[in-house]
Amino acid sequence: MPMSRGFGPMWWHGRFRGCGYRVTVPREAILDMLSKSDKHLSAEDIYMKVHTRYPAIGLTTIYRTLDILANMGLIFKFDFGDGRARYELVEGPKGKMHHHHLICTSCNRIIDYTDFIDDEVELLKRTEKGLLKKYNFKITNHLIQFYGLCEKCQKKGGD
Amino acid sequence: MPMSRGFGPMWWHGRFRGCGYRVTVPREAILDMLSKSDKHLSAEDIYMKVHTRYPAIGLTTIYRTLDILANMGLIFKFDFGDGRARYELVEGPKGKMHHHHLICTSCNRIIDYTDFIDDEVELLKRTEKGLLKKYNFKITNHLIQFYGLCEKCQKKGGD
DNA sequence: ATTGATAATGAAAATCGTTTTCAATAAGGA
DNA sequence: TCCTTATTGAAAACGATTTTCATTATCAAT
Repeated sequence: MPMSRGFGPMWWHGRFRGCGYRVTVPREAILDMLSKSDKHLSAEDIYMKVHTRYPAIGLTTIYRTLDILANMGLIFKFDFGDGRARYELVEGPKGKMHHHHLICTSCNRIIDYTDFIDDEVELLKRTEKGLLKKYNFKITNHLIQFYGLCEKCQKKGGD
Repeated sequence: MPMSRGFGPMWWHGRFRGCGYRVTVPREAILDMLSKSDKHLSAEDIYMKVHTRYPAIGLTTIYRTLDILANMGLIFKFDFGDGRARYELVEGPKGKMHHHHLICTSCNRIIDYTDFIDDEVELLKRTEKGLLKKYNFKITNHLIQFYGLCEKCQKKGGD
């Protein structure tokens, strides 16, 4: 009941049942939290946020649930090179913008950007088609990340 | 002496000294091994290969050396999502082809490809210039990876 | 060549994110 | 409501990587 925010009647329930998964309090709590909160959260970030409202939910369940959600395609799992995985909702019913990440190699700050996506989509389409033909590799997903120095770290003299 | 392969008088010595690093047997052994052997090796892969010729070199030194080499820009460190980092030489004096990876999410096989790099380079150039202007983010590196199913795993019925 | 300051090394222990184990609990079809 | 079984949480296990620290090796100065 504290979960719903009125944008659809628990639209993910169907997905769960369809995959043979049960709908449980921890799963609802985690999905609800992800849909409301910041992006690129680590498992522990998520654990702490969920924990404030549901102290009974353990870190193990967070990991297990994130794994399921990633396999179902509801969330993305990222590695930004700092030793812990990061997660973000693929898109809510509202539809979040497709985006990529700029990763500062000095301070680990993450900047989302949504620019140049059109050009990129075109390139990717061509690439995916070509790779399918040449290697018979069926692409389901891609990752594009840029590494470098953010404004602050450039001034500080870099890493 | 068993290190040299005649393609340049230990060209990396200069880079080392320039960074204040000493040239040591383990470092030469590791670089030499990387220049001769397959790509996307894990730290343990490298350890075992180096170990056959230099049993005294420990795994700790492998990690430390790989870290230095990555910071110097001599090698790339990749994460393919299987829990261990992979490393490959950026390019030897012979010049290796710029390439990207297709990662099979079912069997973890890695396929290198060098196709469509021209189109990609053009897109990246534009993107980098635009991101620099908009976010004042100085890009030093990028990562592009495709995930999907290789030929074999498609036939097996996927993951 | 010898020396000396100190960077680099290896073994073992520590770290830390993530997984596994297992007994207890809860979801949801009957 | 009952019953099967998926799900859970706590603790232990795991595994890649890092740290510690005493020893060794590099190399600039002699």
